[in-house]
Amino acid sequence: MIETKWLSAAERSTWVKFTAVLELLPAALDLQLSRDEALTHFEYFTLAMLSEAPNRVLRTSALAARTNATLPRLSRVVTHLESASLVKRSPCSEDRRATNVELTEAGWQKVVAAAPGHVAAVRRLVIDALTPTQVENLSEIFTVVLKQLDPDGRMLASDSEADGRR
Amino acid sequence: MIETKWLSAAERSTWVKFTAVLELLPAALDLQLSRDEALTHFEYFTLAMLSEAPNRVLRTSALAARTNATLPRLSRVVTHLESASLVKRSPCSEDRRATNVELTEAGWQKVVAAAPGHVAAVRRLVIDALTPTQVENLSEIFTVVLKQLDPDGRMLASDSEADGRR
DNA sequence: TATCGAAACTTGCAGATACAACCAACCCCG
DNA sequence: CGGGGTTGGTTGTATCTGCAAGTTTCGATA
Repeated sequence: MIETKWLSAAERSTWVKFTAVLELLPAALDLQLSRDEALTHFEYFTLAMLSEAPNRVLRTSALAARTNATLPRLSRVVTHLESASLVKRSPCSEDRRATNVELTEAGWQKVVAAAPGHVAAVRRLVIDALTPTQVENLSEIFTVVLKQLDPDGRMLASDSEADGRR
Repeated sequence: MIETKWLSAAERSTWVKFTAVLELLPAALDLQLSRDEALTHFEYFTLAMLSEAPNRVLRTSALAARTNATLPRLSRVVTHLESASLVKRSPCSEDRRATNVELTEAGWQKVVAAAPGHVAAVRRLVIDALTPTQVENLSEIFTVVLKQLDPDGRMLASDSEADGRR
């Protein structure tokens, strides 16, 4: 049995706030998007990832990696988005096991329409309350934290990789 | 229609990391606790809030405020914890509408047993990767953010208030 | 003190998610 | 070229959570 190294007062104070943010921020983001756009934050994020992909198409598993969703979760969300005509599934020509998920024109319009309100919420809840220095500090802090949480950087791969296309 | 003020490159970069942390950290905390202690992070947090309360008792609604849970959610979690004999419900003598939730001895032992592993996870995933200056910066940043998310400071009321007893 | 609106839960119902089981297609190696 | 293990994706089942409705009690007011 290893001796526990408890948190210092400063560390505890920071952690209490961290857990509060973890609990409240996702709910606040979901609230704005579901109220104004009838989308969950996860659905919006999924559409946004697609909108940034080459040709606005990704394979299901590539999309799952970018959104950090399990495959079952993403599959059901795509089913739901598809029934709203925001995305379209099609078989992948290179690998017949795979499915491509493509943003429809309506899906693109939805992202375009939803983005301003979402950005406004992000500003109101987080960014605008911080100084530029704090924004920079926060970026460095999360970079370090993400090294622990996501060593492979799956969630930040939107720009660097070239797989998962067509 | 108001002109949208988009995020700068630095702001966007910070926000992308923030959303990644929001998605990954709760899952990581849940994973450790459910693997090692058969508790969700929310259940652990609920027990922890009770363990810090005077006499280890809180009214259901006071406990809900401290954990940021809706009443229905907390009610069901308490039912579950009660069936595991970790907490005990009893009618409140002052207000017969209200229910007191009390940590049992077994519940206290559970918190004591689970805390080291949880703290270790918090250290491994977050705290130990940061410098003391970063911990301090993060505290200030979250203080500001929480002013937007939780203006009444409900989630940080563990020490300041005197209501919700017995 | 009778009544009416609010508060403190609890429960019914519907949607979301995880895990596991499943099927189909792929790839490698004998 | 024929398994055998692996990968890509979907679906069954159980749990969790939110919203809304229902019940009891409270408190203020007429």
